[in-house]
Amino acid sequence: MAISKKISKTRIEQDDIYSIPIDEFFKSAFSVDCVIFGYHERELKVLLIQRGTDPFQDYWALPGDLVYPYEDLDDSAKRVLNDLTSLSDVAMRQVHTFGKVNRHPLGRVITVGYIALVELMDINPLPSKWAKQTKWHSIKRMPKLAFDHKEILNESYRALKDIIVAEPLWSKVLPEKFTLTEFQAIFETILQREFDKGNFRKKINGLKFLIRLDESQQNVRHRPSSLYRFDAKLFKQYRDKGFVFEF
Amino acid sequence: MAISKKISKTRIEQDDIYSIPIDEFFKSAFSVDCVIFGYHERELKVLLIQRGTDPFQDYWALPGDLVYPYEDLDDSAKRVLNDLTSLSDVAMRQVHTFGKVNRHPLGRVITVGYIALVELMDINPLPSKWAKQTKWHSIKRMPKLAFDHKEILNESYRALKDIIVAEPLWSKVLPEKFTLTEFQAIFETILQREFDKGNFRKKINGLKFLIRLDESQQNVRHRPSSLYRFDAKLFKQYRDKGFVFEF
DNA sequence: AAAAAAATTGTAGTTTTTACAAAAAGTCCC
DNA sequence: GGGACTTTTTGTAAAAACTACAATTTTTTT
Repeated sequence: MAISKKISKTRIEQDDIYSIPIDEFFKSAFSVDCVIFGYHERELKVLLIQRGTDPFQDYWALPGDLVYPYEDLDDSAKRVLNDLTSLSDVAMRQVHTFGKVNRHPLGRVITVGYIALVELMDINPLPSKWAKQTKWHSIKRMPKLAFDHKEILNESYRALKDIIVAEPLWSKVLPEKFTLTEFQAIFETILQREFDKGNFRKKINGLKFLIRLDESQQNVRHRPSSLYRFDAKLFKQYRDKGFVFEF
Repeated sequence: MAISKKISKTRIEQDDIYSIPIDEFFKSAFSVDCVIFGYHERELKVLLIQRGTDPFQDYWALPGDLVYPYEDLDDSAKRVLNDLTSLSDVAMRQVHTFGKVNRHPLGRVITVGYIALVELMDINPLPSKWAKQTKWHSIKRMPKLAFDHKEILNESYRALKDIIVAEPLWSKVLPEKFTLTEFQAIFETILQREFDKGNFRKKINGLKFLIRLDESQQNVRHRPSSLYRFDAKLFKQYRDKGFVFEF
């Protein structure tokens, strides 16, 4: 389905908006695209699917699809992700909308990008609907992607770096009980910079929502680390007071 | 034009996406809504129009309209703003997309919000196309707005506070040559908090892209202030090095 | 010439950041 | 059982940044 030829530029440039029947506007679609960042042991990956349908059949792509007419945007992101990868319970947030005219070969489609961060090993994506395969691709070497997904990915990664600190996205990546070294590694991997151990730890000590437990690591060939847990309620209290956690 | 009844929930919940003809998806529209913040002498306002067309005829609303099928999203924001308020050369940036199912009475329309910050006195909005009036409304007491524009406005103001510091939006509000007191007032107004004069000034002195000129204020009934100018190139250099300016 | 207003500079105390060093607590291996 | 080893954890001293004021300067107004 190509963009209706009835709407010619010339006609619109006559500067008479009322000459365009309203129906002509209701010939577009929108989609959502999900950028699921997967973290595991100092590696950051992105979940891609291999498309089993046109356009861009067989290309690697972000899990994304058209939004149903009766569907809220945020709900749609969840549904689409589930349709294509069988994943549920992944908290995503909207980051940016991409609206170049020719970004979709079938017609006018703008797409809304959503991101999430998860622990790779916690979830088990399975291709479904028209997804042939799902695969975690390292953020460093990406295959050629369908549509403008490369641009969406780049923008999303930039957004992830901004958001990771203020929003507890990292809480999805950590196990129930974690060490500060693990915690630090997440930031180092995503922000692509290193922190001094001692100083990082001092900063953490000021954050009351990271609670030190009376337990320590087992089965390590070195001094075991204390375990910590994240208290979401306390974090929320902090945030409601206008507090913003940052590096 | 209501949402096509042919697409029933039941049908989709049969879980067979292929049973929905693709044409059914291409019955939506999208719009842009512009949140133009106007600053002048410690007052922050928002540019509203009075709608001269249905739906929401005569309501106050953000300048916004449907995007043409051949039109880039970012271009559309500019065009729509110009159509309704005669303004051009207003640099806007996208902030969020609103996609509740029933947010528009004529059908499925999602809208992309754009914001800008300008000096009130620098521009002269004039109602055109279907805009009956344009008016600057104080951010503090807003009239009832059309659609979900109240929500869009709230989200946009939150975004403005975040962005004002990192992006030189404020450069649009300042005259060519300005005093540090004027500069400080912008932040105090938008962020709704006050800063110590001396300390604010010290912070500024560290910013090489704010250049002190060999001129001072004229015609003031007190000690005249030195004038400064903003150097966009230097600012860009700063930013490219990863520097982020914040309070 | 003094008063008023606001700009500008200074300063001392506090807190935060930074870079680095030292100590501690386990395992491993002989 | 005692170093060697690894990583955690604590400490520390210097530098930088922040904070709350106070004092000084420069101009106009009375």
